Amino acid sequence: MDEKDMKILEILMKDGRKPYTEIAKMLNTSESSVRKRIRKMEEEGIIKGYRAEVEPSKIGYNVVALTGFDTNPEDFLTVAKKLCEFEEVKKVWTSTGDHMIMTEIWARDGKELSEILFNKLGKIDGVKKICPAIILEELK
Amino acid sequence: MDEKDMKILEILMKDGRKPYTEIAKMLNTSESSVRKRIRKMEEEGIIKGYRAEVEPSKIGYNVVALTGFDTNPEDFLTVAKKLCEFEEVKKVWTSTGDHMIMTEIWARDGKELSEILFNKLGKIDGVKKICPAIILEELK
DNA sequence: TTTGAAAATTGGCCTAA
DNA sequence: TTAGGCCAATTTTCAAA
Repeated sequence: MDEKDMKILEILMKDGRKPYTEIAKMLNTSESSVRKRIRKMEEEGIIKGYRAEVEPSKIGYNVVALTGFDTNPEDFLTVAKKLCEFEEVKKVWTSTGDHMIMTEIWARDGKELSEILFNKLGKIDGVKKICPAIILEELK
Repeated sequence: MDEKDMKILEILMKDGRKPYTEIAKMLNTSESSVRKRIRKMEEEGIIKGYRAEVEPSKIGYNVVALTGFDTNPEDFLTVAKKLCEFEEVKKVWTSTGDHMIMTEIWARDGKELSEILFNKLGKIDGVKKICPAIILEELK
């Protein structure tokens, strides 16, 4: 990881499909140099992958909620793992602060979110409290 | 947006660089069909872009915090926009729930996080309270 | 770093529903 | 009108030396 690797990363975080040749031009270096650096960062796990970023509202998911979960301390990890299994749950973090588990959940509307939260996730063994925060706008 | 588009999206959300030819094979269709569908979804804003996903700890960012901000109602949007300007602030959402503004912040260590939160972001006009939750593990 | 072959992307034009 | 098939030119990727 040097200066050049860092610049490559910045470029790829903005545009994960930018061709090696273009990146090489931007950094005044060769395509093969860029490619080998990227390959190495992929192998080392610095680059975990490439993802298309999708606008949920355009595919019918009009409600996205950052949702905290509280559990008994002993159930914490099993709950977190269980949450990962649900397709609607796009992200799961364990964290300090108000809630030990934080998630990002996609739903088609408020009704569906309510069903997901209270009929599905709320019934997971060990869940004590659910704290949803509906995202109004993604500014960055 | 039909069934086929949805499947293409699912593939690209997992691997944003998968070649059209491979996607076509997976869906038993032609490369040109896949390509034209993707182009259309890009133009319509369904696909907002492609990003390399980076492991922050591998490039020296050992502390990532989901951080809520409370403001006066009248300062809320200006604060949110101001937060977007900081390089350390990777994500900014406005939301309901405990905090009107939620962010994801990357720092090299606890000391740096503390500096960012209290010396930089905390001094933005209108910020009343900062609620950081350090991410322990990203499970999904 | 350079080179050349293979693969992927792109654009245009065509047909069919 | 729109989705998809087809072909040809260009660009990108990749693995040698």
